Amino acid sequence: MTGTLKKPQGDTATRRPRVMPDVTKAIASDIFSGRYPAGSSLPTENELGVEYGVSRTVIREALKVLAAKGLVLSRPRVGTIVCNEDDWNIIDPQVLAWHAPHALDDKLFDAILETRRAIEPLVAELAATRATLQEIADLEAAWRGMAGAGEDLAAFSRSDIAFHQIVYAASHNPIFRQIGNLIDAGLKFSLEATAVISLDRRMEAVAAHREVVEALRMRDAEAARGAANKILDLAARDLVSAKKLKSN
Amino acid sequence: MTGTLKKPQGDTATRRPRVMPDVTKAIASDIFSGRYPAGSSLPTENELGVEYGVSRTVIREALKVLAAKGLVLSRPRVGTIVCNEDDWNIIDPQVLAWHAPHALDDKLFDAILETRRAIEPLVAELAATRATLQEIADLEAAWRGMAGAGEDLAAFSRSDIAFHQIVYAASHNPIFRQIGNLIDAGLKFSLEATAVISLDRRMEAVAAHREVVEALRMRDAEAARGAANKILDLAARDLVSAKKLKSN
DNA sequence: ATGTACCTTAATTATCATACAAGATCAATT
DNA sequence: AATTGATCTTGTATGATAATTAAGGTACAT
Repeated sequence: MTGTLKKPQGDTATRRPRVMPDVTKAIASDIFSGRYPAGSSLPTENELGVEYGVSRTVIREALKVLAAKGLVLSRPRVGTIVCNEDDWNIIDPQVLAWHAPHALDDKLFDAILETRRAIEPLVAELAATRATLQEIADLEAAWRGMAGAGEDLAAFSRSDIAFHQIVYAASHNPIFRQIGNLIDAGLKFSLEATAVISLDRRMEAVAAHREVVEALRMRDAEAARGAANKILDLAARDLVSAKKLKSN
Repeated sequence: MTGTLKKPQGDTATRRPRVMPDVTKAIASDIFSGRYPAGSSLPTENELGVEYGVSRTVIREALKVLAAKGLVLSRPRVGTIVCNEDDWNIIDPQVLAWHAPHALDDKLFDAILETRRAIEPLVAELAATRATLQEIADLEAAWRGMAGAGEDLAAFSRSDIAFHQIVYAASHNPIFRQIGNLIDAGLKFSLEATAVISLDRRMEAVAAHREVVEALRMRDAEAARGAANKILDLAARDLVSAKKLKSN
């Protein structure tokens, strides 16, 4: 009985260790910002230690993480060098999150949109045939969150992201689910970067998302694909608008 | 500029740090093999150290890498626990390579094939419009490698994988290129797992790949998409055959 | 007696400091 | 030009201390 206290967090993915990640993120940012360009050498581990005010142990573990994500490569005597951009693991959600703030150009957003164009129609199809009743119910709940957000843009974004994550998960393909996490990491910045989207545009999005829910309920793969494409058309339009806004 | 002394190795996957990765891989294998199921606790860092005959330093750095890939989560006092399968980063090529030998069922291959179905047609389209002349030349070279492999199955596989990697790169979308690396990591096992493919089937594949080369040369996006789909049909057929073989 | 809030304890990871080993670059030397 | 050795940086080992937190214990209120 006493054990039913159980915190309602449920989400095991969002657990934050203490200080180390800050150093990791700091070094990653220094790479993405161009302070350490591809091919260049980082300072020695000892130097990094004094710079960040931590021991060499912490620096090493941070570099180990960065190496695991393809950002750097350490070799004895020669030091730690920044890998070529081609090698770094941009499809790691964390890497994308570190990278996005420094990707001033829109190339990254374009790449993300292209990826969505490739994947989401098929994901929607698969979801239509494979989604569980529970997933459909969750999807409808997320949709209600979008529809009822009103002027609360943060709530809208949160529900929007939740919606997509459920669809990706409902494809019951672990690779798609993971790519969904990646897309969402990109979407978070996209939504911040594209600033405000007008209410009526959001309502259009709500309508398109509704179509997805209905298609899944009807197990209509074709309709699901169509609705997914419609959502992508809206996203593309918003991206274009955001670009124009930024260039002014 | 001066640093572009290009070694002819090309294959970046064969990068071999010293001993540490062995420990990392060993622990990862123990996770994927089911020795440490999701949610369970790993032994303490000290215990792991004596088990693998290395210092706690090495163990910690290995766990750090695994944590970076979402496989485990370390917390003070509670220890290191194995994350839920949903959390681990299956789209990391290294994770996939660690995972594949233990994925006894065919679900993983199916998932990979579905991913290819989603992406490769679009990638081929993009490559048709964006590939550089150099990339097209490289692609043709890879094709010649396939066509001239004869009975040398290893050479055929190598050229096949190189071919796909070039097409992915030619899409000039960093996300697709990375996903290409992932697919290739899967393909390596696929080709081993599906055992021998008969010569005439390989020749069919060669013909389909030729179509891709021609489509890129002609900048014909539609044809490129069609050829990509044809290749996928062949891959799907081979996968079915392999399944039948295995079940006997 | 029972439950609740608070405090203490202990176990494990997190960090630090130091030392030594191993590998690779560079330059001096033959 | 080749060899060899000096030297620098990462790789590993060891031991100690700090930080964190689950678990248990204690006092207190009900």
